[in-house]
Amino acid sequence: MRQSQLFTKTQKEAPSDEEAKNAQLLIRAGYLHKEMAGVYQLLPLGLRVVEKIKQIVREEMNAIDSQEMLATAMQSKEVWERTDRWDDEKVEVWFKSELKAGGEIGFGWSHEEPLANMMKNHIASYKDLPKMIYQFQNKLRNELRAKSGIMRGREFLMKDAYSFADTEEQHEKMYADQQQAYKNVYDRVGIGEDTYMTFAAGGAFTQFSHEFQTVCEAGEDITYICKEKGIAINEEVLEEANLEELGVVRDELVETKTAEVGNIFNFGRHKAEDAGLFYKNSEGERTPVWMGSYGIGITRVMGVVVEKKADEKGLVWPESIAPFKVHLVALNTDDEEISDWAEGVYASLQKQGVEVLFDDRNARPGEKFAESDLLGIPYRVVVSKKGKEAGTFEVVTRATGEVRNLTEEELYADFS
RNA sequence: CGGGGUGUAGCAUAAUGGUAGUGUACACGGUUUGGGACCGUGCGGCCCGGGUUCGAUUCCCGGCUCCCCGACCA
Repeated sequence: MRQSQLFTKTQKEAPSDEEAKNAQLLIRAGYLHKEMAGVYQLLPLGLRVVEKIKQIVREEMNAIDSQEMLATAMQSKEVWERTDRWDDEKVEVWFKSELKAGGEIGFGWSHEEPLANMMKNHIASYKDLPKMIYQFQNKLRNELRAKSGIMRGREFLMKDAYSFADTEEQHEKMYADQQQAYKNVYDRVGIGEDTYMTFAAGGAFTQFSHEFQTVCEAGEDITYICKEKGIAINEEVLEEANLEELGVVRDELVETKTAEVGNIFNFGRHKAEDAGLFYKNSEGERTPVWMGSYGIGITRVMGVVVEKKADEKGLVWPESIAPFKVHLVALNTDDEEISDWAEGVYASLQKQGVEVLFDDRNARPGEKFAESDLLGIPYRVVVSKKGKEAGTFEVVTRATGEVRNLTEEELYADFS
């Protein structure tokens, strides 16, 4: 993509109505537009990052035989009443509205009820099980207090998956598959080392639920972590009996600020029983389905990556989720020889399948470099008069600042 | 929802009971050209409602907005 065509603009100064680093940088760099508190529009660069994260999640979900679908944002009151979660007293984050034709609807803050209800049309027998489904959807939550930029919004993108099983073994297998898929996702987006599967309050059906918590100063949670044993415990279940069961002592645990980047719940058979989702087993008996629910906050992951990787110059993206791999920066563009050369490199890299943002604008070097740093694209390739004379390109790795001078051949080989 | 703060141009800010200045961005001209450069010219603004006052962006009341702390986050 040519930067001269990009409709977004960068800002030198951070917006005064944001304190969170993730929002300040993403807005300054033109990845996001703030519509209102806790609600952000995704601009072209931001959308590319989100799509990258989605694709990683999609690949990991598909790998464990979860099938993608897309539910609706509008939800039926009746379906949520069945499990007694329509009431604002029971679920505080509801957005609701009225139909002009009469009746009330809700806006999806989660989707387990509607999707369990939907599956009644598709699950009748043990032969229909096990199955897993997932979607990427905007969740709408009437948060009393949105905060921390895109870390806690009122509208945000989430991947949610649901598993349906007829035996406990199948159920446990899918639960374990999801755990592994989650670990793969966090590794691939570049926060695996600091992300822990954490024991948290389990709700009605199990002793624990599992959260995925990433070490992050901007996070909202307190997690007690034993790095050596790889054990992490949410403060809400930090009790002697639980520590004993998990095989750690209090002294081994370090109190750490973390951000919840995913969670998985084991519903057992209760959810299906409440929702009315039954199948016939081989004996012909009507039996509630085992269910699990698995969420990853896509936009929150984006925020956490920004918080963890950004430096004083701006954003720093891991290659796996960067909007582009290469920022091709052409200097001295008023020199036709240089700009022709840069055009050629742009075409060649694209032909090679490299995602390139091409700064083809006629601007001063300082401005281009500062903006390039702010955007955080992993590799900056500088085409300049200076380079032309030496027959090389300056290749700067954004994350480390490492500078290499490569010939055209070396450049193409490096990005092949 | 409780507490604290905030609101002036696209963005960041200043001053002021007599309609507002600066930086940046933008437009034009010129000088520049490896770290958001410089000079000149120009365009552009007081959250909403009410009150006090000859006169309110400024003071008062109410509302809304955004930020932070807390509570909340199946």
